Amino acid sequence: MPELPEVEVVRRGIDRWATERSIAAVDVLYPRSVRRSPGGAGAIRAALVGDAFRCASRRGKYLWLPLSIGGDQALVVHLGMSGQVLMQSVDAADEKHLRVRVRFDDDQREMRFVDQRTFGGLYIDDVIEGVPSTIAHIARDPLDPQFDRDATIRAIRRKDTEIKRVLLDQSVISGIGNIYADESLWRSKVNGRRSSGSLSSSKVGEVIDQATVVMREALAQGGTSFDSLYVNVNGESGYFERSLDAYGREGEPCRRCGAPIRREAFMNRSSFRCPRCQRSPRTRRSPRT
DNA sequence: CAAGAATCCTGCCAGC
DNA sequence: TGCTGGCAGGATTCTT
Repeated sequence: MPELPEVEVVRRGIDRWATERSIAAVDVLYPRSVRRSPGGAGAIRAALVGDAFRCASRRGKYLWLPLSIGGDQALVVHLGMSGQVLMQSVDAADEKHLRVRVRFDDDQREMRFVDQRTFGGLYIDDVIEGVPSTIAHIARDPLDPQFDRDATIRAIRRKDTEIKRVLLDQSVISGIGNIYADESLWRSKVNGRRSSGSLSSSKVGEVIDQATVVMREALAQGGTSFDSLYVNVNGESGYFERSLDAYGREGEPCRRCGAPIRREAFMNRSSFRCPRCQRSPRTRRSPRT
């Protein structure tokens, strides 16, 4: 489940291993994986072959690879739920869920997009003012140097809904998914069902800061494994088993107070929280009369 | 216009 | 043993 840290590890891998190399061929093995690309597989091939990726950029969970010659276009990569980018030897057997292959003229390692659940995909997009047009609505993420913390606090508090929903709203703050949302709420001792407008500015700031810290920590660990395992540019940060305090810990003791972590249904998925450190809101927002 | 629900997708696993 | 239903969830699309 790639969120910002995992996607950033992938970005670094692509930036290091797949840029400034002339593209020889593009094989789309599964059309659904390029469904967002205008013109489909043929258009992707036409845009990429003979060109090269200049670098790898990221905003939130989106990656894009600007082209060297077709300078106002980029290949956008979204990993979805299960997407991976692998740098593999051209001789390596196809992965079971290999969707797209990019070969280079130098015949060195090829770039492969592997995706079991096919929520992710690749597509060509126009870059406008430095950002692909389809991700212009995605807010800056907390690791972006131009991230505006105060403006984000205001945007969060303006929303009339539960704080966890807002954390997952990529148009307000990007990069956070279900796992890091639960982790930052646990760290800041906020129940995700609290209404965002009812939280003080400083409390919202604390949630943002904890989200930033937890994602930085995950990235630090993922980045380490990336250096030695560059072949596996796969978004596995190795962070999960060791360091999560809330997510996936149903019934296990809270590391702060010992109360058993509780799991609840939320937005068609699961939320994990400490029932003592993250008390339920006293008053539920009353429905409009 | 905004909030929230429905939707897509496949492997895995618990339960029968 | 083999089937079935539930579960995992990011982001778009649809509905209210």
